[in-house]
Amino acid sequence: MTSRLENIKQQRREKLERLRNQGVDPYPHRYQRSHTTAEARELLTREEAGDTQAEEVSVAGRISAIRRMGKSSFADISDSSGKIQLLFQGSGFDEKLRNLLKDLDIGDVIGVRGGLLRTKSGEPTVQVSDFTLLAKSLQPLPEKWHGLSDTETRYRQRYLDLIANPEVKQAFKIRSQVISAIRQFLNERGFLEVETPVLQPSAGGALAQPFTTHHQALDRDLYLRIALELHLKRLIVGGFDKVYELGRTFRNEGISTQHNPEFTMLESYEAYADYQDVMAMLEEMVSQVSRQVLGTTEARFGEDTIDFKPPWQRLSLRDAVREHSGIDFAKYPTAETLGTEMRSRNIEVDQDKNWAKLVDELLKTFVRPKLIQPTFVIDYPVSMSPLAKSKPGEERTVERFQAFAGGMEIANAYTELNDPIEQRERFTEQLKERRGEDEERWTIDEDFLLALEYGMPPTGGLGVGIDRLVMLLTNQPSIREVILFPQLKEKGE
RNA sequence: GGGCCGCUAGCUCAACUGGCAGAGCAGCUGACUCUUAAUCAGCAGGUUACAGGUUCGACUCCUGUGCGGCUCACCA
Repeated sequence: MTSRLENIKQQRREKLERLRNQGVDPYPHRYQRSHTTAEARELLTREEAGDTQAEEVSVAGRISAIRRMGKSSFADISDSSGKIQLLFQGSGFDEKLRNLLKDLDIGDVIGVRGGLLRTKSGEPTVQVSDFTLLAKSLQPLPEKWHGLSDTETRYRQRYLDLIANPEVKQAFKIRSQVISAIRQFLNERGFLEVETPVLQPSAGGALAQPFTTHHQALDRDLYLRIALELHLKRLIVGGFDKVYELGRTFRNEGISTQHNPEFTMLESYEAYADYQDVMAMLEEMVSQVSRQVLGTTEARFGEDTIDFKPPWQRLSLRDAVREHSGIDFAKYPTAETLGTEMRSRNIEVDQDKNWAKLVDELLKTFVRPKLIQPTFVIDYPVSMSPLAKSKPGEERTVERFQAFAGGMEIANAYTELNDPIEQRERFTEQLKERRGEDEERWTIDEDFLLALEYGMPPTGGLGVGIDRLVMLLTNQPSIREVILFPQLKEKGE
């Protein structure tokens, strides 16, 4: 009946009671530490070099190992900067501390004070003169050597993953640095960071399924945003010439190694720029972020090494598809002819896909997996891109690019369509395609069109999938490895 | 949603063709004053994800369910 876990938990609770009876507060309010563990190690090096006088330090962290050796004991504690060894020499403490030492467990959080020394084997160590319990742990931690490898537990109890697997912590530190480097890059270029609504009466700017929610007081359904685009362009109309937003977007679609229902997107809009300018900015931004965070523009990704150094290769969509699939889609201008051509090459083709979707399928199936080094695929058919502006003299083609690296789409950008009349036509066209589906959900954003009618300057827009960019820079094969709490099904009782 | 794979002690993993569920770590007791995957002696700990079925006998075979992973579909 009593499992090991029950035993352990009971033992820990007994220890907790024992400590309380001895007047020890197992959960005190604060602790004054003088150094992080990394700073303490660095201080020792300087002391040894004679650069500074020996001094006492106080450090705090979670106990990750205890090695009891009779009269003296070693322990390791770790904080967010790293870990350091502790040496307790039992005779040095009064009875209360000796008892406390006995009842310490792996997992407890403690604060210690003492001088720094290096052991025979060269390990930087705090020789503890005084210590305090800061939080008693009542649960056993994962095993110290193999860490925690069960994927499900790693995601559901990410805190355990972070405690047990230091490299996981590292990936999320990099994520944070990437985001901060992006902000720095854009701020330095005069972009204004803004925040726009997550809750929207209609979800526009992309064609994904939105999440639905309900506002009680207003008694109306609202949607979680699927893109940032339409609001940011309103701000361009309003006279903010360079804006960006870094934020969560939500798509009610399938979950995969490259898709999480909520994910982080960067969108930026720059007045008076076109997609060529945006291309130059993106390759500059990504390479600079990589240099800043990794110290190099080269990133290891699985079997490959990706070099983000500009300029990235530029390839027209038509050439890209022709090269990798052998099909020149320009020769098959309708869904029927293109579909027939694809079927004749043994490509499975969904009957009700329109022409744009077929082209997109060719791109995803044949081209995208081949694009390991950063590549701009440019000049998309207008029917795939309702918010992008046509190329001068080429009505069927728009000034748009998608950036690929590591076989993933990481960015999408275009010269924004700012002709309100044409924009309305494109929306209407799109709505026709959608007819038969959930009618109410797909409405035209009239206020956005109204904004365009006031006049939007020529604008270059950009969307970057931050999670995927972080995957590339941290060499992670799954988006769940760069999202702290990825979406999982609820576990039944 | 489809296909394939997985789920055994708190953690990491064994268990042959269907024949007594086992080890290391963690835990407990004891020894040990420079250990670092400490060591040594002993102890304890299991609804083999869940529900059925086949069988003298099921961790093992079959059916279903749950959760996870990969993949396909979906995702302009």
